[in-house]
Amino acid sequence: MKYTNRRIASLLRQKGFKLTPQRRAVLDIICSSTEHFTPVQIYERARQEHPDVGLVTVYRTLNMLAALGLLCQVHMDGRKRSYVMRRPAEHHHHLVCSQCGTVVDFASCDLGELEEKLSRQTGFEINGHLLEFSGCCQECKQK
Amino acid sequence: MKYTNRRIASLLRQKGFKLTPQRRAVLDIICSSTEHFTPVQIYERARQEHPDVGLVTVYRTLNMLAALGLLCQVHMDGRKRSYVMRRPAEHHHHLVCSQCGTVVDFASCDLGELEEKLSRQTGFEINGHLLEFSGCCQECKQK
DNA sequence: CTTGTAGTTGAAAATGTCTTTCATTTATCA
DNA sequence: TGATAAATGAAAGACATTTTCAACTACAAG
Repeated sequence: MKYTNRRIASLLRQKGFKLTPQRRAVLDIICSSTEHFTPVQIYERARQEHPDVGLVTVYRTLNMLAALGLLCQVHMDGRKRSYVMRRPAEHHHHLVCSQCGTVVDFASCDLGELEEKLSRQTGFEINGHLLEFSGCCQECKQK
Repeated sequence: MKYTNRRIASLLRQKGFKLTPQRRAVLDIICSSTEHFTPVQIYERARQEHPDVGLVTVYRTLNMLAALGLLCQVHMDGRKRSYVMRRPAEHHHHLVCSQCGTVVDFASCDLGELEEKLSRQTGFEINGHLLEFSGCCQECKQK
């Protein structure tokens, strides 16, 4: 399943959200690429077209989209406070370079069995998992 | 392998660190339980015995212990900035309740194969992974 | 096309977590 | 006991993110 700008727009309206130029700008950026962006990066890009969007609005829009399940986040290096958002695709995970921040996606993860086992052992109702590998990418290794 | 208060103390001395009452207080708290604590929680407990420890010192001590590999961190809910520390054991992962913050450890993870595959495909040198399940614990389910 | 209004906005201030700075104090060892 | 390198607390700083609030606007109903 692939979300397009237009599609998201109509979903928002359906949910009672207004489609403002600022939100449009954020959506355009996120939908125009498969890259990952930090809120600040999105903010900077959005300003090029629309010089008076505020960073606050970018945060608000991203939060809204995330709450609707349209975005997901990466935790750089597992420790940094900054986080990154991207337009979603299927369930997938991340491989993050701790030198340069490059993020590579991968889809295969086979945690269903482990999840079930844990659920049985602990009584938890498990509704999500976070799996990230970190390391050093090829380019950074060469330096 | 189990770390005791005393054992850590002598390790610190060995490494050239001083064993101050403040550090002792932090160590006592961490070693006296298998629970996870946030820096602020440790700070608050430490103050009960030793009213003039500063939060700064708690942070410094925790960072030092983490740098020595004696502690590890949890990322609550995968999003919160606050993090939790505990006394370490073997390699393990966490199962976090997003309602109440309870953390359960589990050891089994079978990611070696996946790690190798990713490494081959991407050229990354992988040196760590972060795996966390989140959900709702038994107690919270009942409410 | 107006108009009412609930939802949205930007700026500034606030929050929360963690780190740095610096003058003062202290654990440790010769 | 005294020298000294390391450690401390307070206050200020750094950042990412959120809240507050008065002004503004998308859009549906008329």
